[in-house]
Amino acid sequence: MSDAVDELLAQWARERPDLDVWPMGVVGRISRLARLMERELNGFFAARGLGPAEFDVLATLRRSGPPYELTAGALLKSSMVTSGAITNRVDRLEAKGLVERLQSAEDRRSVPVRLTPRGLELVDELVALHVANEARLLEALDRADCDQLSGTLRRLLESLGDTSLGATAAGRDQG
Amino acid sequence: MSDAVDELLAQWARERPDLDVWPMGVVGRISRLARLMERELNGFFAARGLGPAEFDVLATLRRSGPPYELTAGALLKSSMVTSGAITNRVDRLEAKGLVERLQSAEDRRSVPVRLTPRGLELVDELVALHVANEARLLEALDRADCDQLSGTLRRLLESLGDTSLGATAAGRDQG
DNA sequence: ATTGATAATCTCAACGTTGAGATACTCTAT
DNA sequence: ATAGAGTATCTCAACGTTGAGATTATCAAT
Repeated sequence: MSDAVDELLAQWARERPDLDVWPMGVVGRISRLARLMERELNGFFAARGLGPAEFDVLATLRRSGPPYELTAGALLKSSMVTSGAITNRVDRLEAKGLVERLQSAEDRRSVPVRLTPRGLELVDELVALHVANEARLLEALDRADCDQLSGTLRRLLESLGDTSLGATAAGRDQG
Repeated sequence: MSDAVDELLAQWARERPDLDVWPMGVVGRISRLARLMERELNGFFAARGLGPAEFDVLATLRRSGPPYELTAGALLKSSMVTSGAITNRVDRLEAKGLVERLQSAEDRRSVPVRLTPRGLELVDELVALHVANEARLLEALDRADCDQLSGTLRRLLESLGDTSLGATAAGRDQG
């Protein structure tokens, strides 16, 4: 079988036989998969009145454990987006009543963001469905394939410096 | 070793031991890698006065073969973006003198877009550098790892319906 | 020949992100 | 105490994409 990337590689082989464009086979597939999967996740969350970016904030707060509270800066570091985007996301979630901004006692510059009871309830409900939805996207692979795939991707991520949620930055849509 | 996704999985395991969130290990890594790689490619192309999206149009025209000409609709189908985005990209490339819009003889609705001599020269020069840059991003893996990785990702893409550049839609940044 | 359906492209307002800069606060060294 | 450096967040204009709709052109059936 072949996918769209195979077609692309074949075109390059015909047009530029002097080049070996094999790296496109890896980078291109990662890029295309990310786009296709993001589209799926978009639909999943849109049906529930959220964007993936908003869910990512809720999930980050949830998995940080009680009291489900992180500063805007901490959310920023685990998010792979810029500060303006975090402000916007928290604004939207606050308008929906899913998080609230608090005042920090120790450092009045920092803004703790905390899940509201409704936010906690929603994320706890959605995360199970979200994981099931992701599992559906991976149905073509068995568990051993997934484990090996994860291992290879982990090595790539490490080599690119993606070693810690806090130290570098976490991406969206990981849950 | 562990990456940021391992950290995320550990947090979920602690907070929601009732859930097995392993799919996040795959989906999250694909998503993070795509973001990191796109950031790298952004820098690469920005240093040359282009965006990855513009290069993608040039590359699509180039690998289609002489006369390096495709309609806007064909570019759309191999691009994974919407029609408005294609109009914008072609506008920008046209302003830079890298492509030109022609008039179709047979069907005056369709707008053939063709590489100019300068566009052809630029893309032929950039594609070699681009592939070398992608190879650099993959240095952590040997060729056998990459081949196996490509195979697994291909199966995933096929299962999600990504079987042809024309029939579905190609993504950006594949070359 | 004309009508209606389909097709290809462009338009444009809304959306989310970026990234530089502004603002407010804290810390260190004097 | 105070200046200056550093930190945390927010602001805001610019950017690119989306997606619905408008425009123009073609095709099929009468």
